[in-house]
Amino acid sequence: MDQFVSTFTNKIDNKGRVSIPASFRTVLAKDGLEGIYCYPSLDAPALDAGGQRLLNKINTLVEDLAPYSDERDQLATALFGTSEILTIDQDGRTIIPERLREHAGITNQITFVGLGEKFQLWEPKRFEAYQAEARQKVRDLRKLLGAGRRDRGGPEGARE
Amino acid sequence: MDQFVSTFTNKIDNKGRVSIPASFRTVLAKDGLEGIYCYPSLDAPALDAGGQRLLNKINTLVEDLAPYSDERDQLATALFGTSEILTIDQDGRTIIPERLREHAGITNQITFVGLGEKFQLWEPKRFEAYQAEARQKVRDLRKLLGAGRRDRGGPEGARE
DNA sequence: GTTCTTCCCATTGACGCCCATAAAATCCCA
DNA sequence: TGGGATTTTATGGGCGTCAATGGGAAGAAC
Repeated sequence: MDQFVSTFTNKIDNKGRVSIPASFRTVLAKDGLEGIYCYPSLDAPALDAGGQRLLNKINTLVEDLAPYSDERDQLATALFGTSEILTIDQDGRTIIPERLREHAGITNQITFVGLGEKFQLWEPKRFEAYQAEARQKVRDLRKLLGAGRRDRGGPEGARE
Repeated sequence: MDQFVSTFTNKIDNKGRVSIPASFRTVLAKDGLEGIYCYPSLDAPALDAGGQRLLNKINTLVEDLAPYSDERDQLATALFGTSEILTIDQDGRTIIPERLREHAGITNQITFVGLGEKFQLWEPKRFEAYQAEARQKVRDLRKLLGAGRRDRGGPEGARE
């Protein structure tokens, strides 16, 4: 598997360490980055994280904008300026810097959420609320997509 | 055969393991995913499950949205965040995590329902009720459409 | 010296791997 | 075609390995 899937909630110990879920570590290892690329999510009180592939995508995104444009500088600042490369120790744990923890309101537990090509880090309670909201949105979305095609019998990608 | 067909009810043993029906395993094996992609059904107290083909559909759905938009993150959260890649042991059994069992109200038995390209996991009693209801709906529908079309055969498969 | 970080070890519980058994399906052969 | 033999399936249990977590020791920074 080369995608981040599922959610895990792990503890932060009194040294500030937290275990990266084993399956996420596997994906990261294949990805070829010695660590975790991590920055505050733009639209949510959470952290976005991933490996080399995510880093490349961000690069592409920035490079596609006109050089020396305000947009480009702003995007680069927003993404790279706030990013960290988190190291993973030999037991599969990492330490989240205070600045990042603060953005996500993380204190002593972290929920790791797989989003396919990347994953997010959430304060567990906040994530619960966000997930309920997200599920509702997908339900609504599916109704729009699915209206009038139910008779096909084929569940269109989305869930039944 | 490359489709999930028929229904089976198997026991969950005291280690939490349940046998995947052999015919489903065959389909999954051909599909090329080392495990079962599984998530809570959006509209039913059940679990949706499938292999690589199902996973690809979900991927396509997410990738069609603009990168780094909050819509995309929300969709990915609802889809990947609630999913699990269930491993299949060498005896053809798997373990359903508590979070998924809870959504479907599953305790010690599981009904596997083939839906063609995917299948569902139900608590047996709930499935029975759901199936009866679905049949009734089909009967009503047939009346509206006009008698004499029995050839369609009853969609026993529980598609919504 | 103290503080902070990095590395290493211990514990516990969960999970994967192996084997055993019994029931069911399938095959085979007279 | 019928009935026994073989293979597949479903299920139960033992055991070793790995993941998550806590704590300590060695080393670097202040």
